[in-house]
Amino acid sequence: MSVRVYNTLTRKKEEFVPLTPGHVRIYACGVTVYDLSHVGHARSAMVFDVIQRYFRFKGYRVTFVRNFTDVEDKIIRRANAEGVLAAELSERYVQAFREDMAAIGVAPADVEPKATEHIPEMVALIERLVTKGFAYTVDGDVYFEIRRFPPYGRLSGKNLDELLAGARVEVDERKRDPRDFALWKSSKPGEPAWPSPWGPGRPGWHIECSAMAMKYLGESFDIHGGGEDLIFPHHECEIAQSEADTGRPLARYWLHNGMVTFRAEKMSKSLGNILSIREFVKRHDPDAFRLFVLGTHYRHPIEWSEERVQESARAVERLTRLIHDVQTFWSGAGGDSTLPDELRTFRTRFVAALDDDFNTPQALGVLFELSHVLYEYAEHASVDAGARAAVIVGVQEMTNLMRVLGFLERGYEPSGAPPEIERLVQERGQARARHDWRHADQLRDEIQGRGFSVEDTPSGPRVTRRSA
RNA sequence: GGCGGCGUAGCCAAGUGGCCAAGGCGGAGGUCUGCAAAACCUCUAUUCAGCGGUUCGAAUCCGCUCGCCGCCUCCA
Repeated sequence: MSVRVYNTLTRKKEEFVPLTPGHVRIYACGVTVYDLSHVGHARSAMVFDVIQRYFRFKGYRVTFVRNFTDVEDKIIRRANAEGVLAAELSERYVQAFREDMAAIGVAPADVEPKATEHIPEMVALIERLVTKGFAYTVDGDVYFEIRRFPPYGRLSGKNLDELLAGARVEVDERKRDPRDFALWKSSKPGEPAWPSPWGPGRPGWHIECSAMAMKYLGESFDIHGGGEDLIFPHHECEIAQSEADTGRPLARYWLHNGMVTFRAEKMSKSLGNILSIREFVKRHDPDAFRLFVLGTHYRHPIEWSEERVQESARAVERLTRLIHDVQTFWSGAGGDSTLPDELRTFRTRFVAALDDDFNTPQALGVLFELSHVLYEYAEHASVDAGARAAVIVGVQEMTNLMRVLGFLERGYEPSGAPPEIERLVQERGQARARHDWRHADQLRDEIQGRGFSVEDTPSGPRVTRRSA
């Protein structure tokens, strides 16, 4: 079965066919590293993380590129304000981003290029655009002339005349057309600068992605992704630059994730309604965030809410508790039995959901249904070897499917209770056996005081680390 | 103003022409339990913002109305 993806370019779901059979090449726009990333950035990264994982699961070879924008006005401004080099500031936030991604279980990309390390490629691309007549120079700046590229506006559905009428485009008399955008900007004193045929300067806002995508994925590749707020102008400009140069489609499929809103507005630095990933991770389980993100289709907006994340945490526990129980009570039992027919359909439905434009909410629904069936087996597992075998193999299956979505990335510690806790649990068990309830309850309090909880089940005590 | 999208149970959220409208959270019963807690099971929308139309048949297609969001400016 093939994957169907919604393509922003055509506004339709299309069958996904890679340019090179068996190999998927993906470029996703990363972050501008001038500050800590927030949960909106995290959503975007997680969405493309899951897409990338899913293609691998389907047996494709995947080359996944996610860039860092490390030269930009805000970086420069902030670095100057702090009295550090722009490169120092951006490197700090590159590291922070990587730590944040690791904390929420988002895998690193295969290539994570930085703009500043690809200046020569950008200069070369701009030179070609000038030579081919798509760009012109003014006082050390280079602009892309959009009138020379008729498809401009196709991705975003913009009408060029209306764009002009919008009149919010910055007016610069030197430009031939107000809608032309900068490929190269001459540097002012105190700004980072690189040599170029047009004098010292720095790249414009969009050229880095064109140059880096071309370098690592070729002139034409499969999927280009990013937040939907990048459709215009960023991706529109990328298409113009790249396709004007190569004459070939930059990417065949354009995928865009919906925004995270907060207080009914897009979460963004400029509005001040943000929550950093760092802040989030202090309070919540990464898999709770993953469920929060994947519980809504990637193209739809999500309203941020603490309460919603806590709900997600409770929901994800439903899934992981089963894994925990199997590892605690029946590890080693059962062996390598095959999956009962009743359980085979779940993988089929799970895959069908994800094949349909990565419908993670539906795929999660399948996992929850699977968990119900497994819990029913688990009811009899302590007395019924067949049920026990089914639970064990079924939980293995569920674990595999959850991993496709990136859950359980940081490992699950079923027997993670330290020895002293285990000792208390055992002691409590003995107390309960002699009906010494007072002592048993004391021990339970003691265990809880140390950050663990103990619950009594027919199969034995279930010990779990209590989340904050 | 232009472009794109959304409005489904108390809350969140799939479903986009035809079996009982997934799933999660919450709630109500029940089972288990020394107790408590947790867990598990069952139930929880004759109805899909409103109105009109197309159709044998619509939450799903078309039109209008109302409400909301994103983009049009740096932005995941």
